[in-house]
Amino acid sequence: MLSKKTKYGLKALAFLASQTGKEPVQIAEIAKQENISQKFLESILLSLRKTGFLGSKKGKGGGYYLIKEPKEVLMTDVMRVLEGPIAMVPCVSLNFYEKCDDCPSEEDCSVHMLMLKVRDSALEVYRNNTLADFII
Amino acid sequence: MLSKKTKYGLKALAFLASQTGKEPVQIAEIAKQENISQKFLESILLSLRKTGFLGSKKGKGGGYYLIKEPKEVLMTDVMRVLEGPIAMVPCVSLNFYEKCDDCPSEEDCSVHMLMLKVRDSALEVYRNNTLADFII
DNA sequence: GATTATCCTATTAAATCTATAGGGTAATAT
DNA sequence: ATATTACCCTATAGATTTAATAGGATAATC
Repeated sequence: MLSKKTKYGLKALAFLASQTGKEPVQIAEIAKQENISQKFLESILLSLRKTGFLGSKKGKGGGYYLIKEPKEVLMTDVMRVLEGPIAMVPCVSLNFYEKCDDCPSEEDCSVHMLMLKVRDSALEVYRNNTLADFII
Repeated sequence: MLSKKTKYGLKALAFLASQTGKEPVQIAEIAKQENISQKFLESILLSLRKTGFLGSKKGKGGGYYLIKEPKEVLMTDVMRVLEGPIAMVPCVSLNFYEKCDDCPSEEDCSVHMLMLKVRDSALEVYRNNTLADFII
């Protein structure tokens, strides 16, 4: 299940991408437009700034803005920052790999086999879509 | 992230599918072979029996066994019983649909658009694989 | 009738998620 | 300068879900 953090983060990014100008948008406005708790959104936008997706400006007329062009923002990168691993089990994760405690052999694991296929299919979607594809 | 319940359930099903004969296999043996807490596995196998995947036999020589041929067991059905919705958000779920509280319009929602694609790609994997494809 | 193994309910411990609280910091406008 | 605006940051709490455990009831077999 997608976390609220990811859902709100995606909506905020799409909202910023839909802005014609490059003027910063205030947290309060994004929160209102997308029906998101302002304080919660605040922490999400902060993490998106720290990971290089957003820039910010303080004081009056401040707010958040996209750093890159929407078509340069791959959904793989966005999802990994917001949701974490794309894989459903750590043993098939490219960026968050971990060995299973309970499995003697990954090659002989049915869960591993299935989740590898699921991961690849999800990756294909995320790699072939950018933020530009989700501008309303 | 895949729940332990799903992981263990998949392993148990694959283990039963790998048995040559049709004799019931005891919970204790599956738990030992797959490194699963026996009591936890007990509840998982019970739910797989109630949903028509497994049969059971009590008393000495009892245990669990597959009801259908492995190649007749679609992974879509297995996943829905063990993990629940295949979709990452309820608003794109075929079998567990729910409207979002915070979204005025599904057609104009970036999260909806993206998650629809992800769901379709996952469905394609699950629909094109059966338990027979994961027998070690 | 003793043994075996599934069946069933309830409870708990741990982890994660979601949100809130409360103030600190920096930029802007007047 | 000073007041205002809006982001910055940490801590914490409530709710939910997950994972596992406990303890016994029931049914089949030998």
